[in-house]
Amino acid sequence: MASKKVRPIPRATAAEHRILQALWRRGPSTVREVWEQLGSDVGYTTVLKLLQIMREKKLVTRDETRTSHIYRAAMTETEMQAEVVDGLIDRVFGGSASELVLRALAAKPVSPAELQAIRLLIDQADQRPPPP
Amino acid sequence: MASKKVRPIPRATAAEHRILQALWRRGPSTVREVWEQLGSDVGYTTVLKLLQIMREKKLVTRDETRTSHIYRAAMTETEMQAEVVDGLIDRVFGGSASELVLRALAAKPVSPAELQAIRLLIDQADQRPPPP
DNA sequence: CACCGCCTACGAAGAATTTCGTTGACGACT
DNA sequence: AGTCGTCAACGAAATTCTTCGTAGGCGGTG
Repeated sequence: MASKKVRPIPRATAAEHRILQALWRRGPSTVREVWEQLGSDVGYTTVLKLLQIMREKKLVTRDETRTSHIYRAAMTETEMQAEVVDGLIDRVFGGSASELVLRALAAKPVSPAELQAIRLLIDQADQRPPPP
Repeated sequence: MASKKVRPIPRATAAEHRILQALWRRGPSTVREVWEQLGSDVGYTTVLKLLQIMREKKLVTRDETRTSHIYRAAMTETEMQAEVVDGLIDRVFGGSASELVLRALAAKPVSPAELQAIRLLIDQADQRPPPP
């Protein structure tokens, strides 16, 4: 048994995730821009240091043609969400995606429009069950 | 701004979560039993220390009437799942439960039976939209 | 050209997490 | 009573995460 220990791209920690969110919202940004986006929770050099670490972890890339470097998230928010959900299903829900869905629907109120969107998605999954 | 710092029961860390899973599987157990359940990944005293810490955090309770104490998970697996999902929706999905549902359905294949169960749940949610 | 403001880099402190070695106590058995 | 095996407690090392202070570089301005 050896199938899921490899993690090519390390997971983002909590502080790192906040920075990624800022990048997703603003698009490619300088350190200062990310720092401003974050409010004044943390110091400027903290954000800088985090971004440097995140570059080593390949969570962001940067363009250094100008003096003030420009950072970009290496993956989209959707990709990150998919990764997080995947890990959660395995670690917390024993591999059952539907358990997670049930729990999510119970957790927060969902608007009728969203419910409708989910119905459509379920119908699609029903029509075309992905073969292994 | 000060609204979400309070956390009556601290979240379980990764190692702690593994121990909780062992307790959920076996039911109330001694340190040795939990340790055996976990395979030989970690040392006996590591498990003991973790359980002691988890008791301080109120993640487990214990019965010390006998020499070898018996530990119990303080919350059910379902409660813990609800808590984790709740946090995830806020932190990763911007408060949208349906986004998480969509992502979960895309992540892993879901059997037709489970899809049906989800449909029922959606219908229920539709009938009785919880008031804010 | 010297000064000012902004920028990156580096190192290190502090906190949280994870791991175990060692110690002392207790009970069963001889 | 002495010995052996098991157990809880404690302390501390190792690791990871988070934060920031300080130093040095670069470009524009007076």
